[in-house]
Amino acid sequence: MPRPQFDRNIALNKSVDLFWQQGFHAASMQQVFAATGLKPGSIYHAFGSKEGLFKESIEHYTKLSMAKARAQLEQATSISKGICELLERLINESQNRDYCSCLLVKSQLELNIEHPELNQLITQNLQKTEDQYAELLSQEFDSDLSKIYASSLMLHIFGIRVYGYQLKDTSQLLKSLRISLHWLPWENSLN
Amino acid sequence: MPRPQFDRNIALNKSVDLFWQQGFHAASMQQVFAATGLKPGSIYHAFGSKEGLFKESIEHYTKLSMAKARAQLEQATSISKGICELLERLINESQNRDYCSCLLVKSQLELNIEHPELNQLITQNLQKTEDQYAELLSQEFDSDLSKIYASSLMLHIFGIRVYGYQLKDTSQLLKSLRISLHWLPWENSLN
DNA sequence: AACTTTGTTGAACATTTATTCAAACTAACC
DNA sequence: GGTTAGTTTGAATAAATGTTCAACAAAGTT
Repeated sequence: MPRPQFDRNIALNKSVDLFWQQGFHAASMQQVFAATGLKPGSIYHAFGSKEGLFKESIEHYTKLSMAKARAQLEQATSISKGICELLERLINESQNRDYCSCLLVKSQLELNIEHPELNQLITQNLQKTEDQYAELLSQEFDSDLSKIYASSLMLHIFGIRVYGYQLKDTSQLLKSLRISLHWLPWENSLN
Repeated sequence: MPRPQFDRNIALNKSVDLFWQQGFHAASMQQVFAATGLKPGSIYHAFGSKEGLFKESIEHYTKLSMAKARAQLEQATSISKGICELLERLINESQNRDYCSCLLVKSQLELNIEHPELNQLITQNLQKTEDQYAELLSQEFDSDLSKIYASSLMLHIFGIRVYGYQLKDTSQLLKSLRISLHWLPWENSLN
């Protein structure tokens, strides 16, 4: 083997950040070259096309995102308690000035039927995410209920991922979540 | 006044459809010219720029969308009953082969902080939508509760707008909604 | 009927886009 | 140490992008 190849993970991290912030169409390959410090030939040799790079970025993002969720749920005192913490984290994250939702959600909405492969890939990865929630929830609930709860959880996370842009005061949304996700063991609070 | 101006509403309808299907970045001005049958000069004379056309499209879409929601809620036997019907309609619409979510939701996620004006406009229009729900709900609930319910409703609608791409079987999602939006007067069903 | 006003036309423009490829380079292998 | 195979280079390419503008045409005004 000749000259060692560039570090794929570092390049993917930079690409994920770029696609995440800008979206697939608005992110240009020039920006990819600038962000990764790599030249066109290297990127195209390694990923084939913009779409190829995007596919790997999606996979990379999903892997990190699912690992983060799993870690948070497993370190909590219970899975459902962990979900409360996770939802609170998502709401807090949405208050950041550079908040940009979730790469999968953004991409699902951006890429229409003219990109069937990408759409399928995104759908698959969102499904994997939901399946992981169902699996973790099944430690506490029976299998059928876990699936319904996982599905409801996804719906609420999607909602938060969009509503995040709208929010000024998080307390009202938290109140809403306590009402609609009433099967979760929310902490009692006095306000 | 010289030669009569083209019909602005027709042009906006076509533009809305295009931006809705493709998104702001993927929709090209060439596609606008093709869809409207107008020449570059006419469009630029009337709307100034792609961003100008997009802004008016957003306003146009919001107007139609809010009117549709209001009509559905007012023709129902009660506002909350109308909301059930509206949610069911949204879920059904998401099963269409050419489903493309909601223009406001898509745009909110696509246009990042590099388009601050557009972002603000979208946020405003989503807020108007939420305010209308709160106003209509206040016919049935007190003012504070109406606001919380409206906010929760928005969250669920956003969720449906994203989850719509994921859905195969709508019955599970409907079940979820019945659980989380338990304050709505859902029809009893045997399945 | 001449003039002004104003929307329309469509070719042309400068940028930017994703992508290519022959040449240069480097590390491993014989 | 020469050969080879795979990686990087970066200028170049063709196509597409949003936008402009001088010429044109039709209605209102005098």
